[in-house]
Amino acid sequence: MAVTIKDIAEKVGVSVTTISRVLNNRGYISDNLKKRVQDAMEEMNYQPNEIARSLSRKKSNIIGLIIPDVSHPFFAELTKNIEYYAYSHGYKILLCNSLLNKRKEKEYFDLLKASRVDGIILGSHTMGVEEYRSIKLPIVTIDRQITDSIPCISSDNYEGGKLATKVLIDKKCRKIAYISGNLQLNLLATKRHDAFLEQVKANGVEYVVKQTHVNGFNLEDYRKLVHALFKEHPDVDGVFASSDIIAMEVVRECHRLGKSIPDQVRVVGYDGIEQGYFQNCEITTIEQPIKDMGELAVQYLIQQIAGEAPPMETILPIKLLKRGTA
Amino acid sequence: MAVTIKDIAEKVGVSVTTISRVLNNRGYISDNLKKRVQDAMEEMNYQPNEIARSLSRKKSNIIGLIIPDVSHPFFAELTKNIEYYAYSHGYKILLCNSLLNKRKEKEYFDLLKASRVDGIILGSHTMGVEEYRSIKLPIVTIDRQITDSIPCISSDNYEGGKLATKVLIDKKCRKIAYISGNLQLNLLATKRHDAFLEQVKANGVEYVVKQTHVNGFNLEDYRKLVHALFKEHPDVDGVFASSDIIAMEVVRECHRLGKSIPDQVRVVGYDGIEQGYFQNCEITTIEQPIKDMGELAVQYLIQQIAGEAPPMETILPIKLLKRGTA
DNA sequence: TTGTATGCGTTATCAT
DNA sequence: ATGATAACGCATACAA
Repeated sequence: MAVTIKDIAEKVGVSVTTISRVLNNRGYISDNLKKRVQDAMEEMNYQPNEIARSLSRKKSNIIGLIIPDVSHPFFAELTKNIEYYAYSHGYKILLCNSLLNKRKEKEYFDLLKASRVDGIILGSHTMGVEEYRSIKLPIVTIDRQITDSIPCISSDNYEGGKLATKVLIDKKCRKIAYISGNLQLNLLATKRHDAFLEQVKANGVEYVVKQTHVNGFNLEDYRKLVHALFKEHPDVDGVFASSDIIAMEVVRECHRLGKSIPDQVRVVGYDGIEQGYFQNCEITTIEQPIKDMGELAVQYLIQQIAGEAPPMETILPIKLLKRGTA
Repeated sequence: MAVTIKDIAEKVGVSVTTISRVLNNRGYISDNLKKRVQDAMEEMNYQPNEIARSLSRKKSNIIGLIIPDVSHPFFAELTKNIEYYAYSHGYKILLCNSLLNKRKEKEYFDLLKASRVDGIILGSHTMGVEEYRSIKLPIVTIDRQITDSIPCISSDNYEGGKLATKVLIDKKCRKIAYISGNLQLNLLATKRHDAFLEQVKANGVEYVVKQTHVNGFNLEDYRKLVHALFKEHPDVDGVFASSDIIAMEVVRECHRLGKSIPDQVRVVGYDGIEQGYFQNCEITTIEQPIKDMGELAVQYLIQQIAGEAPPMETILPIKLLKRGTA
């Protein structure tokens, strides 16, 4: 049985209240007593029971993080940063991979509510708007605007889409493909799509759009999609992929087909996942400020927890990373 | 204020004990009453307070996961699988990135103990053996053997090192380099090193060993290390990298130096991170069974939590993935 | 400056 | 088959 506040109290010969006080550094306690208590804690190797504290304070200091999949480099990087900032503010992270499964996402919400997390950061969003409204918890979403009452942090998807497309157009691509996951799943990513359309149309460039209808991202699906793209449109000489993962798949398929990059096909990705461990990808891409996104997500969530009202919409600047594929 | 068991009790007109019973499906309750209670819960949108349950039961159903860095693809993939299996067994995951910082790792241990997690899965290990002994919690380590009383799950590092080296030797490499992170940090990875040495010596092949002394992995360090390797040993024609991340860096440097792969330099990596999102790396590598490692880690931990004794040492088979770089 | 008593939401031990 | 009541470990309003 672990040592409790009561054991310390008995050892020092005072009441539990006093122990609680030095634990929380509240109220008045003589320096002498304080030291004796601390020594006793040290000696008995006392660990405050956070569960009991949470119950009593009605605050868990836990943030629930729901994302599609940590093993996706964008979310891995995001998760790392979120955990870092959360920790530095005294919060712990409960990790949930929804795998873009609606039922699972719902279960996680219930789980997080039951666990009395203080708030939720949401990088995955497959449920209906109404279901989110019913959640009374502080929420911050990443790159996925749900309602106008839930703060959303995103990078400038429109500008990113525009920049990416422009690069391809400037390099004289004749037929440009936009290839992405299920647009339904990420309303904000459609802005990349919108920007793409505007650019190609404004410049009179031939184009084609490819997207999976599958409910989730899956490398195999991407592969098939990319394969189909070049089979149906062998004359495509420019590709804007909505994630670096997809872009890598495009590069791969081109190698397979013997198409040289960037000579015969130019490729621009999205995310800038090389921020962490992938600086070797060498893919020209639009870099999202993942670190800032994570930091702001935590900050805004904590503000809400404190009863403050963070901005409802935050659009962070993106950056074009010119590299080898375009 | 959230609705509690007490509210339900009043609504249905029974005692809290009864509510608790239907909640836990324990003891006898008439089907009729059971249904009435469940309906009331539904109607009032009741969410059991897991914190209170944890306090009462002295069990949190939370597993602490300490790894160096989720954004490293090996750990990202591992984390995904661990979370998946933990969830399917009714456990939640508290994520901790130690960043291979000893002080931080210690803080996380205290945090997890204070949070009353039911057990810890450890993929990071920088503290001294004694410090781990003092931890009374169930622990399982991944790829890092600490003491003979803490179950450790790893892939067959020796065999992996042997296989990787053999590939290079079979392909007639004349001078082979082994390049890795700080060997001190991962006693098990030294087995790859041992196997490497045995092979090159047994076959009379010239070799060189390069490793960072930095306490943690950092892409920049790897880059410098790789750069130094080829500067000091331009005649190296085979490289065994202790992780795919490093291998990718080697590939990159070779491109930069105009050395063709695999003609002038052959490269073998380690990890098999392409299991998730990186099947495009095309690096010949030793694949670790990450999924199995995650599943077993959870399984062994839960066994310990249940008072059972899982195997102390589990070595999973690795696989050579023959691809383009060797 | 320190102590007493009560509550946090649930489970568990007795009763009945 | 159901209920009263005491834990669980800590925080806090109110006393002293």
